[in-house]
Amino acid sequence: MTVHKFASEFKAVAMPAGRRLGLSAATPVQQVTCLAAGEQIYGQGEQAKALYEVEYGAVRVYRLLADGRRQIAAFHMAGEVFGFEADGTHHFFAEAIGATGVRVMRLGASAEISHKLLPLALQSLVRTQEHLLVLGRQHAIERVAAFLLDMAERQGGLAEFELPMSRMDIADYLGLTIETVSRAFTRLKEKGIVKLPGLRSVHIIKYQSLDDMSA
Amino acid sequence: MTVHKFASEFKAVAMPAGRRLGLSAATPVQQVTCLAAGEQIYGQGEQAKALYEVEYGAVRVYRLLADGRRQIAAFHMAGEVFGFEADGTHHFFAEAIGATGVRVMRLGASAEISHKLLPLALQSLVRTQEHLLVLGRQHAIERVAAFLLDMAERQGGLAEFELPMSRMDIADYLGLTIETVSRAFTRLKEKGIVKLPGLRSVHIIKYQSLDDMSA
DNA sequence: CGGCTCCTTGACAATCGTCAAGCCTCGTGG
DNA sequence: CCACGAGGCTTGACGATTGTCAAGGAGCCG
Repeated sequence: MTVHKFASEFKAVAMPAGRRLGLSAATPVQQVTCLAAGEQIYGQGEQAKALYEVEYGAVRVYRLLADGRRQIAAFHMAGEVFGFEADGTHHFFAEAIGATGVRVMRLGASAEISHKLLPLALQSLVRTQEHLLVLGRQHAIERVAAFLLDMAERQGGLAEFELPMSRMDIADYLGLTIETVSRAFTRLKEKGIVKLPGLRSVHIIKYQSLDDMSA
Repeated sequence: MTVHKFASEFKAVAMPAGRRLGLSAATPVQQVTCLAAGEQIYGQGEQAKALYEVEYGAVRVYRLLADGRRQIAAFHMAGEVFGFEADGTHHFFAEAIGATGVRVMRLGASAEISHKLLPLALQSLVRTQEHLLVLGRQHAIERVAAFLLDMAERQGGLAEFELPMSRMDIADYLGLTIETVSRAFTRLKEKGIVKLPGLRSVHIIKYQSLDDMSA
């Protein structure tokens, strides 16, 4: 398996200094931060001090094995909340994929708002469990089909949309290589199930066929 | 891929009728239920009315694809809580693996105790994310190594322990076939990393080697 | 226009799945 | 208590999907 190196320098999140205080207020402090492509939001081993809501753009959450293999556990799109951790420590890396805006929600007394967080955490859990099924029991083309359906749904349900991430991100999300992902795209195109007007743009032609493949 | 059929008849959980009322009390109603091997706890599509804590034995939580492929999302051992759902509907099946005792916790006004549930839900999330890494980026022998370490840890950290589940359960948990799981066990045995005194008993000899393989 | 990165395609190799046979273990019943 | 039978486990041979290596093409930015 090819080993890649990823930008792992932690770039401190630019944030006006004067507004980072008052951390333990009953209402969590909310602070929007703008990130460039590849900028890290948090890293494995860091203390988890906040939750994050994507304002625009997209985020990848991943882990690395010692030899450089990478698994992206989740992509997060506009409106989604991520950064949940069980023991106060991040076990994953989170990075902006492209230019991305993130609302940082610092948690003071988290117990007070846990009834708001539980549904969000559960949604993450369900998504991750669905993803497990894909990684454990689906073939390459089925994984890509499921991925495209998921992306279409999370971008408003339109048949035509842009992928925010590269083929390598998709590969590391689906547990495949970029070559296999590329071949799956080509096969879906050849079958007339999708059109690929640009490298990152997808047009779903036969929604039903995609759905049949992924299930 | 071989297609299996699984006992999917729903056997109602035996429970004294008189104690199923008072669902919305501030303290959740707790009720221990004993299940035989293979008995279903809940099924996909059912309404989620409770959480479950394993008293003894073990539980498998899984999903089926249309063609019968099965992915076990999680095993739950004594002390663990499962049954979290995001939208009030179960998206998975849960079954007792062997003879198993389960504490049923009916949730009334869940908001009141969500601060107790959030950490449990987050633990499930972290476990599931770890599992993702295994399924997405590890080879068969690495998956089995990681599985054995996980089982050892969750049974008290002893070097010698019993597996509650069959090879097929392990295969469906790790996204492999029973043959591949069996071969991985054999290779670990040949390398002197583990001993297998019985079909379901494991003795870890070289803990460090297992750890190196799984990471 | 040049250079770069990302993507695609092809040939080949490796891991894993499939099919098949045989063994072991355990539970049942004589 | 032993024999038998059924299910689960192991092993082998072979094939298929996917990974690896390599080269070439397309799009993008300076």
